[in-house]
Amino acid sequence: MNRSTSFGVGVEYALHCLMYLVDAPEGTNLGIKEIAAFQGVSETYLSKIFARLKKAGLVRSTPGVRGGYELSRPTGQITFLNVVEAVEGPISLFQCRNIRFNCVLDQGRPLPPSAAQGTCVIHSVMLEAEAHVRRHLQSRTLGWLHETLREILPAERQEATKRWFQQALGP
Amino acid sequence: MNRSTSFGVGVEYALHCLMYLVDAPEGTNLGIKEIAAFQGVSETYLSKIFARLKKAGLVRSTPGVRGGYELSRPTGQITFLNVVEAVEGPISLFQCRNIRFNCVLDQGRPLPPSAAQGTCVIHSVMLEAEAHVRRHLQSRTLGWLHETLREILPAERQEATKRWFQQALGP
DNA sequence: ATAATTACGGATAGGTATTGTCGATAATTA
DNA sequence: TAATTATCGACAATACCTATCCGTAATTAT
Repeated sequence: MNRSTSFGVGVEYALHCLMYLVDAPEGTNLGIKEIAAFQGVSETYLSKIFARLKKAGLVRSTPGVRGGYELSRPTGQITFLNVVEAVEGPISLFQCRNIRFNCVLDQGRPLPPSAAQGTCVIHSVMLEAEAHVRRHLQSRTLGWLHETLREILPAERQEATKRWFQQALGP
Repeated sequence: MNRSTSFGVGVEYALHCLMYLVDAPEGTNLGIKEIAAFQGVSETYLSKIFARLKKAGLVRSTPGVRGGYELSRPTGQITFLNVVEAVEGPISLFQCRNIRFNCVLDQGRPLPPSAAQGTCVIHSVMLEAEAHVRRHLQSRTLGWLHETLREILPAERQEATKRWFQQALGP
């Protein structure tokens, strides 16, 4: 089984592209077209991703000419978990299908069967692991990511990025 | 997006069914047919799952009449992580597709591009979350699960299970 | 020995989610 | 009024999960 991967590319698209919204000057809207062009990803698909970010209240949009997206909260108040769940829906490591109820001992019995009391122990272990994931993803924000990148990326590159968007949004 | 779920049913099949191997008297092999029948799951699919458990060294098998499976290690030395990774392969929350290299600024440049130094920061956050999952799944063993179930399940049911398998292996 | 049973491996198939595309519509600005 | 942009739905391609089926090898029971 090669599933084993929870999050799709959508998460990667979102986190990378949200960085450009952080950089954008106050009151500026970045269009999907520019973002997709700069990041080199599918424009139509990215628009789907941003639709979800909006639905989750992480970004605001303006339609029409010179429209686009901007963050709807301070960067320190948008967590990785917010983004992941906006794009992927509620994360869950394990979907318990309660096969314990398939047990022959429970067949032909009225529900709830004798062993059905409480939550599946296996499921609870998975839920705990999930909680660890959530906690960690909640401890990182877009603000943190932005600051970290600012320290890591060459200053030259950061300015090149800035220039590119300034020029793309034109005079 | 409804992906968001990492582990498939295979994991649930495996963890539940391995419990019956724990209960089995020393030196006894449980056949897929009996296990699947008792648990009420697909026999052919369960056999695929056990093939993986064997490949990972968690169980031993005996072919032929009265053959079947038995645990290859003490129950306290088989962790949830062992089982999950045996069934699902190495777990990873996030597959980094390095879309950062798609950036226009990097096009037409020789690799590695200027921003390609080190590991993707986003990826590293995901890897940390993953590590939390692994750590937690490694802290729970089949022995722990068995003991927990022994405390929770009605004694009556535990004996009914025992009787069922004794009779299924019958003379 | 022969037959029956069981694990094992490969091929296959249906269902579903992801990743994208395309086109039409609505809203906004130039 | 025209151009631009987000928005929405339908659609397609690919991959993967779940599951089945069949043939083979190994082992035990008769």
